[in-house]
Amino acid sequence: MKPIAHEITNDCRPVGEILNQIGGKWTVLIINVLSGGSMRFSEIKREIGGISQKVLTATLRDLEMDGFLTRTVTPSIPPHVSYELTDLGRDLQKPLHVLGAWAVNNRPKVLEARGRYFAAHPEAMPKRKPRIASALRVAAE
Amino acid sequence: MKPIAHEITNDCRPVGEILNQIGGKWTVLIINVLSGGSMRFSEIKREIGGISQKVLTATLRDLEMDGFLTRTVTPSIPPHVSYELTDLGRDLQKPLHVLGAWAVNNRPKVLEARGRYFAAHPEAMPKRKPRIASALRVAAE
DNA sequence: CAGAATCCAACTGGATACTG
DNA sequence: CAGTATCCAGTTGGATTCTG
Repeated sequence: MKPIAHEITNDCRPVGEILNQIGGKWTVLIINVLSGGSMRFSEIKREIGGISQKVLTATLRDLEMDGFLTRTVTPSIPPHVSYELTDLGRDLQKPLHVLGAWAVNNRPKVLEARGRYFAAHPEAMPKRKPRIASALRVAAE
Repeated sequence: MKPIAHEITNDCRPVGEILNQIGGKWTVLIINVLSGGSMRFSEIKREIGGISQKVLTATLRDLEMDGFLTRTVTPSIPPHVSYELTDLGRDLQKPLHVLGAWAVNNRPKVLEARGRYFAAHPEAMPKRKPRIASALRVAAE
């Protein structure tokens, strides 16, 4: 009988690594818009919408480093750079879809749980951002 | 024929939400140490090791809010507080294990990809922290 | 077009001290 | 024991400006 809990704990390190990589704000979204095939930088940016150029560049480079996608430069004027998922990147979509399916199916339960929590702890309410509140208080004085 | 890519993109929002919740540095680890059953605050802290008390408290409260675990207080001196996974929390382990298995199986490929990347881009090397380097440069002048 | 560089606000997590 | 309250360093991500 092996200490299962301990084993799982050890197995968690690579999970943590992966989560750090795909845990970025836009990573999963990028991988999914690329599931349709090769895309140019500006296409990705437009498709996602709301992401800054700097962050998109950084995220794409991280994904390239880890071998999840390839970056292909066609030296022309203007330059043409396209990104495409690798086999590894496409394979990553499988566990991601499992997680996604779970999220879609269980989101109601999570939202319900939050409702119960706030009903039981009214003081914890919707993430108070006292920055504005205090500014208002100052203005009110 | 429905636009699959677009559908997936939409389905990504809940995935993003879930990732924001479990994307914390210790969340997955906490869920896994709790898989063995109910545990006290200090037990979890000791089992994980390296987590600060503040962050553990915050992470546990988040997980409680989302209904992944319960917090049970036994008013005594000293106080006794135990945490236990809910059905929802235990169910979350399934997709997490899928992701974990993928991570374990594919980590070699990711590490290999990084090796290739650094071989091709020597200047990108292991996250340079130029703060010290520039300080040294100044000191050297 | 596809970035690189810079500046900056916001958030995360750690260290420490104090409390019921 | 199980927190709460501060303070603080490091990181993330956005806005803007400049370039091959």
